[in-house]
Amino acid sequence: MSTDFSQELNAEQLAVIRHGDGPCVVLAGAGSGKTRTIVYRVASLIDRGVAPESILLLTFTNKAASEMMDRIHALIGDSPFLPQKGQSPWGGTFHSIANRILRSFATHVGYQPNFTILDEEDSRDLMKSAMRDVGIDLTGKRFPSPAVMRQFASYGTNAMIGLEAAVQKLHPKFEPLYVDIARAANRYAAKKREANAMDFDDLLAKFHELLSTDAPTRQLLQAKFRYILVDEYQDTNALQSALVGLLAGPDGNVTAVGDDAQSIYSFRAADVRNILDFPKLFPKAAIYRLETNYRSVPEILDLANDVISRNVRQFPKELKSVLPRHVRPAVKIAPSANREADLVADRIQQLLSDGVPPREIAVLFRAAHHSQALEFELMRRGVEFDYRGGVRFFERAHVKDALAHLRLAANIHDEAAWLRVLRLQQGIGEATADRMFALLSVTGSLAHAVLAPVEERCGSRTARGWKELRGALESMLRAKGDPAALVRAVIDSSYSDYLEAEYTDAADRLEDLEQLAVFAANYKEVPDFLADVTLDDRLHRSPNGDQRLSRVVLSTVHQAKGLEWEAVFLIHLNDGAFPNRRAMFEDGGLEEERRLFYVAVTRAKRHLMLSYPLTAGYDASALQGPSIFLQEADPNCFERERDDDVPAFGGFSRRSAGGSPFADDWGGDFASDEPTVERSADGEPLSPLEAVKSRMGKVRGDWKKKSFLGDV
DNA sequence: AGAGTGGGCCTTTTT
DNA sequence: GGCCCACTCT
Repeated sequence: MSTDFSQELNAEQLAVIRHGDGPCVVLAGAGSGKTRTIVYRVASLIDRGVAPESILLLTFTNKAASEMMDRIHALIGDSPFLPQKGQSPWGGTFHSIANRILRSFATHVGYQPNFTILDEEDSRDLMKSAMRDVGIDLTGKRFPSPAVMRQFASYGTNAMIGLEAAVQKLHPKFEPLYVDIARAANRYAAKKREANAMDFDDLLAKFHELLSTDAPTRQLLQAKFRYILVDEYQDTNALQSALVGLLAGPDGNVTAVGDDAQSIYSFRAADVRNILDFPKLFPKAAIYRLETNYRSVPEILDLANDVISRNVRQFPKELKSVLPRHVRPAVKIAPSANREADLVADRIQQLLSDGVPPREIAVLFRAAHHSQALEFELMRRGVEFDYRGGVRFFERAHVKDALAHLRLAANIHDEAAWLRVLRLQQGIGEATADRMFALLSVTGSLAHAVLAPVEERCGSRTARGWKELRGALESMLRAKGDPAALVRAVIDSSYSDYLEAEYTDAADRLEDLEQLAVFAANYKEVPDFLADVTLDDRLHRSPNGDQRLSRVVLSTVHQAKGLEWEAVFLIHLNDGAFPNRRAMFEDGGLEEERRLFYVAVTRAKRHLMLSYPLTAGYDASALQGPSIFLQEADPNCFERERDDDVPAFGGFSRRSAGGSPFADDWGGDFASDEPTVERSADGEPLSPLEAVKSRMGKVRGDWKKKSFLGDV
């Protein structure tokens, strides 16, 4: 090895970088430089002469994948061993890598290379239609809904336990219905094959099928990917773990990095045992540990250690900080969600004026809708932010409508796309759409479909709808498969009339479609474009890779995993919200929620503020208690601003909530200065709501441009 | 068979 | 406070 990394890394990390060939597992605590270690290991491999494109990096979320690839490019871009243009490690989520490979080998598993990818909504729709096919009464309440059916199928696939065991594990009460459940699931699978469409699970399952049944291809891919590195290994499920095993071979050069305390995806069949039993899959695996935390000040780690110590099912460990002491995390109680938003916004603006860069500030929450009040408040104040969570750009109804049109151009058999497009027309409902799909899909291509004798077989209202759609399809044919031209064809079709008739904000929606067209111009092939938008919503790819957004971040805790900020706000820490009430009923649910809380706390480097409102949710009159995680934590972990300011979490119980004087118990200092729900809009004649709305249009529009188009 | 309207229901997390 | 579903009318 010619480059010395010992200046940049500690001894624990260096050992991983210097690990030669063969499997190894790295058990790494939060903030111990996990990603850094992976990034440097990749650089070191390239330094040793390993061809970059024979390195495969697998991660769990898009966020983590792009973060890691950015850092790798920044690092190897600086090294004298700059790879040739076009030579870059392969990196991405399991799903996106599976997609890339299956595009080349689709025919080996009974698919065409132009297969479409169904997102969860498409999958549910298709499942619903499969259930109808096999005669299940969808109006009855006794049968699992399409969403629950999808959950069964998905869990069975990802945990590799099959459908029946999944039903038993997730909802034993549906076991008596298993015969019908299986019939519907089989019909669903058949429909996907007929439609040349894969759902998210198929991407992994078909990839697995390819590797396990097709020995020559397996050997080819094993030879191609000489080095495999997997981040967040604690979140892999059985199927993903099996994929790693097949791709690497028994003596493969696999580096698996993870932390059992941060396993937060068990709802997706993630299993901590995968990392703990890694040496069983790879008997020769070396084991390394990273235990020094470089990220957070000791006060934050005190809280983190205190939190996680309450979990029973874990490998006890204690994070040790190397940083000097600073201040303890603060806890704030607000009378309402609006006042909590106010408080957080105040503090954010204070940090900004103290010179903390916006990109070093994040607000985290358990569920996407918890950030609503804060979003409005930040918009009102003109603080720009990057929002992560909630409805994604490519999941918005009108964007999906436009994409469904493009799917027809790529794959005429795509049933879900046909049904979506057909039902947009006046005079075409569920039943007619089913019949028309049967007629259209057999034509074999869009060019033939527009010639199909549809009018002869339907009533005049339906015929009018079809004529309009046919006009749109014909102009799409003139786009000759160019993604951007196809989007424009949809915009110029009667679809915009539909938007204008249907929505008050049609102009905004058309603007979204314009942006979609601009973005589509980056692609030559429709299937590539569609796969990317389905698998990765952010798509802020920039040529330099390091132009990250300089904005305050609002994010769910799940999406924040692997990231870090100078200042972190953890909001809406209410009983029932975090830990999530429903998660508490699941097996191991409380411990998983606690790990999630631990992940949230350990994102912060220097400042951590935890807060919750006394009222929240749709019933603003119902009082909410603090999260049990606040109640159970050692009060000495928190900063006290005044002596009487220490929240008496320990003394709070849900049972006493009904009759106790809350403001005196734990809301005293804020309860008195609560204005009414309405606020005055800085002297403007607009009503507060109007003021916020007009502002929202501006900020939202601006945000969309930057966050999904990036700097292209 | 489609479209429109009133009532009941929640709200996890991601690919 | 909003969404989805079931029911009813055309």
